[in-house]
Amino acid sequence: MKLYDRIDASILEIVQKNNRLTSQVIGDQVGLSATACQRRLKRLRDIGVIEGDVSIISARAVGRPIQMIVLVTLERERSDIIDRFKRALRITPEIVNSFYVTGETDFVLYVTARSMEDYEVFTRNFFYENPDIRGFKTLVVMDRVKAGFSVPVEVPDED
Amino acid sequence: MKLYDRIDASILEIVQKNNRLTSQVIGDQVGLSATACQRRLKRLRDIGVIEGDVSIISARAVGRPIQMIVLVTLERERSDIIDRFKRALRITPEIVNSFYVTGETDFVLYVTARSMEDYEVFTRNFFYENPDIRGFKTLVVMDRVKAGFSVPVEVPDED
DNA sequence: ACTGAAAACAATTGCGA
DNA sequence: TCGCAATTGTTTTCAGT
Repeated sequence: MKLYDRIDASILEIVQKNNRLTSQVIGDQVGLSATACQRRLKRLRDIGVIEGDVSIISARAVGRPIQMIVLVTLERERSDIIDRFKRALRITPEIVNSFYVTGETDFVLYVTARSMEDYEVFTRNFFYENPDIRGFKTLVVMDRVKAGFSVPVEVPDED
Repeated sequence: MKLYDRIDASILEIVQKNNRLTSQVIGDQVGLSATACQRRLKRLRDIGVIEGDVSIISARAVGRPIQMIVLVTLERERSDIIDRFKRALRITPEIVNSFYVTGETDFVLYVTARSMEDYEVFTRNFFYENPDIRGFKTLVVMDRVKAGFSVPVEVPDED
């Protein structure tokens, strides 16, 4: 049960950089007709290899020029505390993305803000008010080196 | 010079979750004709409020189930060292996303791997071989709490 | 499983308001 | 800036290989 073949891998490489190309253009690049190419794309979406299709919005253009990575340590690693914290993350719009991790830290958050003052208000409300949080460290993002979210697509052997 | 208005903000909220909806459907949701809606989308793309349009690929489906966040400290914060490191990041496919930050750490990397063994090979090649790197810490991702990359879109006042 | 033609559908452009 | 109508272009379906 293989999810995709060599040609699908090429298609995935293309659409994870730009999903608005026509099937015609993608087909030309991978040596397929527009029709065949489109069928494959549909299939990749149906089986979940392609999880979603989104526009990337410029945080700066949209009034949130400040970005931070925050490393959070919880008071105790108890599953109810972790679950409660996850719920809080989900409903907080400033937190764009977040990861539960093992290591020195429990959670890594990617946070955007209108300004440093706003971020300080946010930290006061979100971190200091929360008794489950032992501590946190803020890393201010100066530059994003890789723009995309592209994953290197494994090219499978043909069977 | 305002980049976008209230209606554009609604459109942005929609397309950053799903950019394959037709202008008709988006238009219905924001109270606009398909034509008007599409003109706005084109404009938002032209002026860079929408930075790009991509498919999100499942790292798991594509043979890279292991994800790590790596905190890297460089030997010295010299701009030539930083630039050289940024170049290395860009050409390394395992590194999906990376940030240059201020704080205890210089860089935060988001890395995917086929397996832990692969990741160890990668660290040996990438980190230990690089004399510019003072140290690094690996945080293994157990769970991604927020799936998307959605930024909360500021709704501007009308002038 | 692919191609190619035709039908259905969506995006773009021109125009009047 | 909008909506409508006409045009252009894209996607989907279907028959044939």
